[in-house]
Amino acid sequence: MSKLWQATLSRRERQIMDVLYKAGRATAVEILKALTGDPSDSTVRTQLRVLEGKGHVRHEEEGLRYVYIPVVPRRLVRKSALKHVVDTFFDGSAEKVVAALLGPDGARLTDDELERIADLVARAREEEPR
Amino acid sequence: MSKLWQATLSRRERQIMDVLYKAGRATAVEILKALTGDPSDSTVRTQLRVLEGKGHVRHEEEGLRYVYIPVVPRRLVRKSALKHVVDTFFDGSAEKVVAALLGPDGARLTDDELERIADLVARAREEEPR
DNA sequence: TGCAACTTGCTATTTTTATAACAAACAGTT
DNA sequence: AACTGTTTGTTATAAAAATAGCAAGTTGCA
Repeated sequence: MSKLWQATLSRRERQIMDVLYKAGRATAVEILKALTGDPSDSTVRTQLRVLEGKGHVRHEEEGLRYVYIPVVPRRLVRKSALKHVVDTFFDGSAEKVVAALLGPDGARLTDDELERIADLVARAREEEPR
Repeated sequence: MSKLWQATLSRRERQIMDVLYKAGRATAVEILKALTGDPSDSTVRTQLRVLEGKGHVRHEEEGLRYVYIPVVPRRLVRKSALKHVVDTFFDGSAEKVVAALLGPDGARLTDDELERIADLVARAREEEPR
């Protein structure tokens, strides 16, 4: 059930889940604002109830309103989402991904970030013997 | 048209596009085999025609059969796909992505790969002054 | 208290997606 | 030429998704 996450969601459902994973938690109105093609308030709420029925989100009552939260923790989904992109678009190569991140169209990293990344790599190389 | 790529596709359509981007090019039968829940031959061909109508794929006649090819080149889609994952699950941080790639559940990189990645980072740090 | 603003719950409808049956065309083979 | 296997094209239908109208509940305030 957990591994098929991405493949089982419809267009809008995935949009909503993306908003939730990006924000961590959000109310119906917040989600509505984040969605494209501004669907009606009612529409979004219906979808949220559907997602809840499917077990993808849950809600907590916060004061008067509901706050929606993904059921599967971000750190778990994150891994498979990254793997999927790496496999589909980067031939499964971590190296190519790093190249894309650092490359000409990359995220324009700061010196600090680059240094920390260099550290990560250095540490990985030391830990190699296993 | 190009930036909304991901958001406009339905479940199956995205599955098919993923297969195509992974393989580069594929026939209807090859795509069929790669899909889950083995839909009928006819179903897949219909979807391919729909995708073609929407401008997402085109086909070339190769001998007797059609070979389907994504219209938007992989290298373009790749970038936005990676960015989307980085933004949604890694707070937009390249550093966190690298950590995930190298980390405990990472891709189990070889020494060679790690070395090349280290080189990439080193080169990025040199080029920094801009 | 009664009104306005905001929320959730229910229900119906339209639109899109997914599916596959069937026909037609073509090449290779016997 | 007739048969077989493989392909594409057409069309219909079933299932799922997307949308929103409206009722009902709650809070705060005039």
